[in-house]
Amino acid sequence: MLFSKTCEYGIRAAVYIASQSDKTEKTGIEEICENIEAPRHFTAKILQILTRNHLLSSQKGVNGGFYMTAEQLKQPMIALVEAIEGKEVLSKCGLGLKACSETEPCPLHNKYASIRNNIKQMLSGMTIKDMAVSLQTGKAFLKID
Amino acid sequence: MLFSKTCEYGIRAAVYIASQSDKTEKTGIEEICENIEAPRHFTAKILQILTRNHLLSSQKGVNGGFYMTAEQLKQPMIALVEAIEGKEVLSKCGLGLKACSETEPCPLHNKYASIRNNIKQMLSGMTIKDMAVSLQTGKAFLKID
DNA sequence: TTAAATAAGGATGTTTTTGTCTTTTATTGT
DNA sequence: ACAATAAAAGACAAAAACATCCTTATTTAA
Repeated sequence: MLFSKTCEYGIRAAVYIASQSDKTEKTGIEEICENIEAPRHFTAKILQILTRNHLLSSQKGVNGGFYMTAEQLKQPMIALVEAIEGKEVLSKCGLGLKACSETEPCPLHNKYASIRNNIKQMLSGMTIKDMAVSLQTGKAFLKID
Repeated sequence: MLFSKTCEYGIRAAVYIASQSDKTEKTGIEEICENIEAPRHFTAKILQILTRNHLLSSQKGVNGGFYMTAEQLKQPMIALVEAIEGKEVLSKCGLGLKACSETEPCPLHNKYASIRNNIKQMLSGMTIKDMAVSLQTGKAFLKID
C-alpha cells in the first residue's frame, strides 16, 4: 500500500546492511537477500540505485560488498524512500489530480495532507540506524527463522 | 502512493455520481468520465465492481446509468477502498513481511500501525456523501474547468 | 414490437513493475 | 601478473496494472 515492492526490498536491505555495520567485513548481496528474503538480482539493482545516491557504499572484488558509513547510518528513512520512489511521491494528490492544490483542493485534500504529514514525520524521524538498532536488540525482525 | 489508479478513479467516479444524486436522471458513464477525467472503458469496469459490491446502483437501457441510494450515500470511503483494493490492504505489513506481527514486528511496525490507523480513521470517518457535499458547495473539486 | 440506449462482460492490447540471466568492470589475495 | 570474487550494467522475461474494443444483455421510449 504505502511502499512499492522495490521500496520494501530497498528499505529491508539497507536496514540489514546497517545492522551489520559494526563488523569489519562488508556484506555481500547473497547474504543480504537470504536475510531479508528478497529476490537476488532485483535487490542488487535496487542497491545500485541506493549506492548511486550515496545512501549505501559498496566495493567490488574479493572481500567486497555493501556497507554504510557513520554518515549514511544517520540518514533518515525518507532519504531511502525518495531515492527509490522519487521526491514527488510524498506531495502528490491523494486522488491523483494534477490540478489539486490548496486553492482548488480535491475532496480528500485536507485530511490526506495531514496523513501525508504523519508519514513524512515518521520517515524523517527515524534514521536507518534506529531501525538497525531495533533489529540488533531483538526488538524487531526482518525474517523469522 | 496510497491508492492505485483503479482506486483513484473509483473514488472519483463514486463521488461524482453521489454529487449528482439529487437529480432524478441517472448518470451515464460518458458524463462521469468527462467530469472526472478518467478513461471511459477502464472506469466502466471499476464501476462494475462497485455495483456488484452494492456500493453503487445501476440501470441498463434508455435513460439508464449509475445512481446511489440514500443508504449507499451513507457508506464510508473505506467501503470503496476495500471493495477495490481488497479488505487486507489496510492491515498488511508496511515492509511487506508475511510474518510481521505484534510479537515479531518489523522495525517499522509500531509507527506504521499508527499511520495506518490514521488512514483507517480518515476513510471510516468520511462518507461518500460528505465528499459529494464538498463538491456541491464548491469547497472542493474533481476537475478544474 | 422494434430500435435505440446503456450497463455488463469478455477478449485483447499496452505499459509498468517485478524478477532473472549473462556479461563486464573493479578489486584483491596469492 | 593472475585467478577469484563481487558489484555494476545490460538484455531479457513474467506478472500485474492499466486501458481499449467488441459483443451481449437489459430496458425503455416510440
